[in-house]
Amino acid sequence: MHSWRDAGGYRGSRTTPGIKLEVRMRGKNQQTPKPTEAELGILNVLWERGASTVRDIHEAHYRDDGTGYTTSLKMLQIMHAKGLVERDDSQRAHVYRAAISKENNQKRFLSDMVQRVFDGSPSQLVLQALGGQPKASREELDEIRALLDNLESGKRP
Amino acid sequence: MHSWRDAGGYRGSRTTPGIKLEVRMRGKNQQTPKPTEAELGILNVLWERGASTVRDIHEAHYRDDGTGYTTSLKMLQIMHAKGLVERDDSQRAHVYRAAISKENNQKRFLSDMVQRVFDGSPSQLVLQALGGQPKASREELDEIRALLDNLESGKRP
DNA sequence: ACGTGTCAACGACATTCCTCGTACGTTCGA
DNA sequence: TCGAACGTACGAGGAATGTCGTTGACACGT
Repeated sequence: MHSWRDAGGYRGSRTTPGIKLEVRMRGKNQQTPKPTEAELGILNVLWERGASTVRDIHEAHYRDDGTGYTTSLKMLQIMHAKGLVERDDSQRAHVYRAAISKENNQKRFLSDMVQRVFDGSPSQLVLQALGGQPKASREELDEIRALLDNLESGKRP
Repeated sequence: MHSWRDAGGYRGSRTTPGIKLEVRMRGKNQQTPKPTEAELGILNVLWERGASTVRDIHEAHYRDDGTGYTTSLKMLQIMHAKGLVERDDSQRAHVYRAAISKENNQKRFLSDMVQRVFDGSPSQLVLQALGGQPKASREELDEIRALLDNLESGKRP
């Protein structure tokens, strides 16, 4: 049995380019790296469809782009090396699934953006988001209001 | 007189790598490209300090990093070519200023993230943001609530 | 048994991003 | 006046990303 194993050889990201870090990620104290654009696209497929083969992912996501199958395969392999996905290679067609939750990923991106674009102020982000283009519906506004109430009342644990 | 001019030679971004686009950006109908990480850092300095020389920006932002001065200079030159900053070269030490507003940039990043990470649902983003780590203060919550009221009452003028 | 199709695994390559070294001009003070 | 300090311009180059071609293994139907 060797299903859903995890790869190991990843050299780190480009956040501090010049410094040849030999840091091995996934060393039990390191977070999984932030997904890139293309990786995010694949993760979205995985979160929506659940565990899938490379073929499935390719059909679902690169339908019209004209992107080759080997590109999808390579992406999945890289993501596996980074720890972004896990793999069941017990069958000939390997089956991949997301190794990180959608919610965690959202939190990750959110805090990153709050830090770099909104001076570390999440409420500033909320204000901007509520005034943005895809208008929130009445129900969604109510939901937000409810969360606001919860936050204020349950202030102290 | 030739102050605050705009450069012109930028070939486009890496969203569709294989296709050798020869698109000239900044052609009156094209948006300015999304700033990269390092560019965002510099823009933050510009938004905070206002128009500044390369030296000022370098001192303010790359204080301890050990990053060289020419790196800062090159970044500014690239950003100028992209149209992210404007330049006054009437003096020996060129003076740069942001060519895009902080708010617009926030909107840009926000809508990008809503699209790729939150399935196009801004309220989902807001919910996640309000539950996030840097807790919003009482005043900020009230401010958000006020905006919510405004959104519901005065629909669209 | 054999050909056809599918699949994983590389390696190679173009592009972008960020970094720096070098060259060369200007300015200013000793 | 002359050299040190400062400024821009430019190209090189390493790293990360995303793309694809090729290769070899495997399965399956006829």
